[in-house]
Amino acid sequence: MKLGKDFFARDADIVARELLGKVLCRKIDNNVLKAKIVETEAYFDEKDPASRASKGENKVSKMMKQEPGKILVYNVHKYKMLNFVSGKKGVASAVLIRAVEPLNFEAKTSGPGLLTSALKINDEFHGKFQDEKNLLWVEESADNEEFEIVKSFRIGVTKDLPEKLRFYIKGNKFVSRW
DNA sequence: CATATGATGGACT
DNA sequence: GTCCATCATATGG
Repeated sequence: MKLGKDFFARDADIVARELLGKVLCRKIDNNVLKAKIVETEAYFDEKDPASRASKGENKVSKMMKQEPGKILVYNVHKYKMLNFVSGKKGVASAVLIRAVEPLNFEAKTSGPGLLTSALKINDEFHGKFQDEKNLLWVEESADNEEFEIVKSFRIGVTKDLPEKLRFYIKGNKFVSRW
């Protein structure tokens, strides 16, 4: 079952935590690649010094104010980042997918740049709803596997808030760092 | 095992 | 030219 707009229409830290264990799906040709989300980070509005929204109006902050459930693809260095817009429309808020665990394919996905490469995610998805075209979406996990959620400070961020806004599944080997 | 550093390219000033 | 929500490699214990 796919996650709807309501799922994303909450605060980024809640969405980030609840995305853990959900299944990210990517349709390529007639194959659907499935991967469990194991690591996320929450990003907020201009109060958040790590967020692009704190640097004024730009491509990213505009998209973060769009409707929840939209896909935000952002380019850092030569890699893409996969985010989902969260919160209410008009408020800058998003969740970064940092790492996934491949369920029915083999790939290195232990990092935000690696997983977008493995799933062939590019600018084509930027600004689309998460299930538009049925090429990329998130659904409930099939199993009810137990896992422990750990909070930590964000990674690779030059300026951070004194809050723990990174969430990951404890002990999962695809988490980029713990 | 750990931490440090250079390559990398798009967006912005 | 500067900044950056990264990665792979190199170095040291």
